[in-house]
Amino acid sequence: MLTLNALGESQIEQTPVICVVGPTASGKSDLAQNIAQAIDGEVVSADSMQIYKGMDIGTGKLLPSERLVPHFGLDLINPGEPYSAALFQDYARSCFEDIWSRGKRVVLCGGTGLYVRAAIDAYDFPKGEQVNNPTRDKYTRYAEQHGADALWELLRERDPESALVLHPNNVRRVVRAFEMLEDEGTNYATQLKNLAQLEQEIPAIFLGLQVEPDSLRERINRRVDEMVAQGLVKEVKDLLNSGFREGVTAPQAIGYKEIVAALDENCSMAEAIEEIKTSTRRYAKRQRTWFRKDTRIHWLDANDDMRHRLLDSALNYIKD
RNA sequence: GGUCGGGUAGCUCAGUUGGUAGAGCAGCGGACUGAAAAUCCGCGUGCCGAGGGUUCAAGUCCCCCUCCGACCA
Repeated sequence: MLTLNALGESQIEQTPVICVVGPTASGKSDLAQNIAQAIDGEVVSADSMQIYKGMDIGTGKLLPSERLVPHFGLDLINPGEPYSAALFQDYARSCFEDIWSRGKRVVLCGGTGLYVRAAIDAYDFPKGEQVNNPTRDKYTRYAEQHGADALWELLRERDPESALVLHPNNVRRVVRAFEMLEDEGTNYATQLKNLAQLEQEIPAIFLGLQVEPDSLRERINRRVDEMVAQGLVKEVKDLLNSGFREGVTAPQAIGYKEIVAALDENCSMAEAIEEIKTSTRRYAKRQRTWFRKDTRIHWLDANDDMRHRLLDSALNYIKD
């Protein structure tokens, strides 16, 4: 919708983004597009793995034929390419503008908590080098050679404030702190402090899917078995033929790293499949931990016996 | 039937010369502003297979029963 502001300039109306969040296998994708259909909306996926081309079965991506409304955020890059939450933020915001400009509603569907927040909240990612940078390589190598504690000690000399809020074992974050310090003119501790009073930048309504642990476990098991039946192993083989191993993020995806291990004969295929199930469970748990603390979320009962009224209860929260 | 292993946390196993148990994984809880399906932190009471005995004290030694595995008949 176009409206005019006080100066007579045309303005795009920012209708609230409907955010559908929750653990993996809770049925987010289906609900998101059902909502979109009901309110004349389009879906933006906030999923750090569905952005990869060719990673379809294992990421639970809706097939093109299953998509009832336009979807964004899928198949953005090749598995060998790096990506980041900052890039996603830019991408998601531009999707919002695009969808709004066409007078449609936005449904953001995400399992990746950081991506959802980056899209909606005022995360101000510092300017600097993009994903794979020399600083990251340099300090990662330092940790490999001298140990995590030594790297942390180094940070403590340069930026004691940040060192204090980071655990020495968390090499990833300690390295990140060096990046902020050397390339981005800020520091980790300051950014962390800002988190506490982070403002919401995009109007949004949050809906969370809640499934009981036992039930979720069942769903995950079923889902993984289905993925295998649908040809997950072949999908992985195809990816391996096109430089999958060279990727930084993609090869870490659940469902892929385990099959790769089996294909490399580090374990049996049956073991790999079991491992996918447990990894997925642990991932779902981390998602729960992430979303649980967000008080903006309206939780919906997504247990099997309540599925039939999921859309209705979701729409109840959306009506103005 | 006999011999030898072994039965300890949900699972795989440690438990030194007897002093009422501890790792990994799973599970649970948590952190997380540029890799986030990643990364990291915290949480370990369990009839130590059953029963009896020796001893101040037994997962640990002795007897007996039972179950599993291997081997010999």
